[in-house]
Formats: sequence, structure tokens, C-alpha cells
Amino acid sequence: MRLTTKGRYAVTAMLDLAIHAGNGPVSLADISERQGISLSYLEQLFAKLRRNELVRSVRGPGGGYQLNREQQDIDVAQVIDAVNESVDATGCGHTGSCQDGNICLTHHLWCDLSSQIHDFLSKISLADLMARKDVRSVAERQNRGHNASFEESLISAKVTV
Amino acid sequence: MRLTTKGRYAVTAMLDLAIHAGNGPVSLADISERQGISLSYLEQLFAKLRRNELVRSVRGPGGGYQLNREQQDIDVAQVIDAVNESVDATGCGHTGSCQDGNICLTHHLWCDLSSQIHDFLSKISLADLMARKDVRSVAERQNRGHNASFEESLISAKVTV
DNA sequence: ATAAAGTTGACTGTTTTAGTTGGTTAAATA
DNA sequence: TATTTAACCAACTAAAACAGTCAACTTTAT
Repeated sequence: MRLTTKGRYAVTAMLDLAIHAGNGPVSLADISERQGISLSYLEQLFAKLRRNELVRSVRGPGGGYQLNREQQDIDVAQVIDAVNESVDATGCGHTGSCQDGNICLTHHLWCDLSSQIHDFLSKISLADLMARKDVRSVAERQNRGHNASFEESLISAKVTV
Repeated sequence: MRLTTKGRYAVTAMLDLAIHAGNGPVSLADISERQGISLSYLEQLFAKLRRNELVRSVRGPGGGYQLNREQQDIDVAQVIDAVNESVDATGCGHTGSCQDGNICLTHHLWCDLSSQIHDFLSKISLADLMARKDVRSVAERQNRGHNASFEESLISAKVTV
């Protein structure tokens, strides 16, 4: 299993997308600036997110990306899977051929751990994250000095602070 | 967080050590053969396990490694930590300086995930693994064609099949 | 003395990460 | 219609980590 900045960036960017939804598409340039992630790297990640139908794109001026489903229908596990291929902790990809065709001594342990992690992450949706106090306060900080689109998005998302 | 063959090998090797305890030290050559792990790589891993006082060594002929504590006092998280540095899922090492000195949008999510994983792995001891049916059957398979030390070790460990 | 084992350090090939560079299309607007 | 905005795409790269090899050395049982 690997969980590096790649998966973390993807989740952060998707959450940024969710937070700033409500006034049209969000450009990668905006996400890049707010979240401190390289624009070109974001492009690579969003190519995968789009192939996995988690986002849809709008080209041209005023374009950008939008969530392709409701916020409560996108969970963290899906986002990580989309860019990371998997959060599998086994070495054999659950096939059970870890040791020359046979199962290894600790195969089931890694299977258990994998489903544990997957369960945990799949139960957290973007909507859940949006509702968290710590997320809201960080989003507010990131938005200071920028335009007022955060407050607007709050209104359109019908969420109260 | 990273969980690769390094951590998996370490846990597998420690479990092999636990299974074949009871008749003196276990040599890395034996573990290498049984578990299909390169001897030189095992040497590197056991250097770290020894520095973390999870095993002790006996040099010279008939030497090898032994667990440095009781089987129920060594858990999987400790073993992985010993060779992997950590199972931390945050990018900042829990310091909270993920985004130029400040906390990033998803910091708490990764903190939560980290403790989830650590909790899960720290509750599983080598003794717990030894007791599992799947582990016992794999160990038995690995031992077929070899010497009868497995049965002996079962007797000395006072465990019944 | 010899051989079995641990101990140590340096080295290597491969893969992944985290980007960069340099373009091309598609669409809105002036 | 020209320009600009932004998505799209492919190739490349430096650095790190992974997984392992190789060689030399020390300790200890026989």
C-alpha cells in the first residue's frame, strides 16, 4: 500500500473543488494557488480523476472542473484509488500468490488491514469533510486575501457556519 | 505512509522466528529459505529489528536470532515501525506544517487515518498471529520436506493443533 | 584451525514520486 | 475573426526509496 502526497493532493484538490463549487467550474490554477500544489502536477491527477468519472471538465475561458456527482456520493477511498491504483496492503494484489504461487505466512493479515483502511476511507465523503470544523477554518484562512467566492459558495451550498 | 515488502518481510520474518522458537536461535539462512526472502536483505532488516530491541542475536555456529520479548508483547506495529520509520499517513509528520507552515485542508483526515491504522496493527501480537488457523496451515506447508522442527516447536510452545 | 553464523558498509538496478517543459486543442469574448 | 483562457497531452527529469548484491570482518562452537 502506498499513501503519499499523490493521494493526499488528490483528496485535498477534490475537497477544494467541493468547497468552491456553486459558482461555476473551478480552474486548476485557482486550486494550485490555494492549496500550494504544482499546476502541471494537478493536471496529471485530474486526468485520472476524470477518467474515473469523479469530475467533469469545461474547456475555454471561465472553464475548469466540477464534481461529477453529489458531494455525499464521492468518498475518499474512491479519490485515492483513482490516482493511486489502490490502497491494497498485500504484495500479491489479493491473488494469494505471494510466495512462488502459494500464499505467504502473513497474507491474511494484509488482507485484513487493507479492508480496514478501505472501510475507513470509504465511509468518509466529501460532504462529511466539508462539515468538519477544522476543514472549515482552514478553508476560511486560505480564502482570506482572495475573492469572496468562499462565502458565496457557502450560501449556494446552503451550509451555515 | 508506506507499507511495502520491507514491512511485510519484517513481520513475516518475526512470525517465522516466533513459530520456530523453542529449539535455540533461528538463523537468517533458515528464514530466507522458508520465507523466500533474500538473505542479505534479511540482514539489513534484522539490524534494525535488533537496534529496536525486538530481537537478540547469538553469534557463531548454531547461532541466530531470538525474540527479545514474549510473543504476546511484540505487536505488528512495532515491527513495521522498526524497519519503516513509521506508518504515519500525514505528509508533515503530525507537526501540522503541511502548507508553508500552516495546516493543510486535509491534515486531520490523515491524522485520523494514521491512528486508525496504528491502532489496528498495535492490537495484533505475534502470539495472536501464531494462533490463527491460516497462519498455522501455511507454516505447516512451509515445513513439509524440511526437518521436523516445526512439530517440536509446537510442543515446546505448548500449543495444540 | 575451521566453519558457521552475525555485523557492517558500500554499491547497484529499478521503480516511483513529484514535478517540468512544451506544446495542442476547445470555447468564450472582444 | 483574432485573442485569450483553460483543459488536454506526451515526453522528459532529478531525487528518493525499494529491493537486493557483494565483500570483508568478527565472534564462537567444534
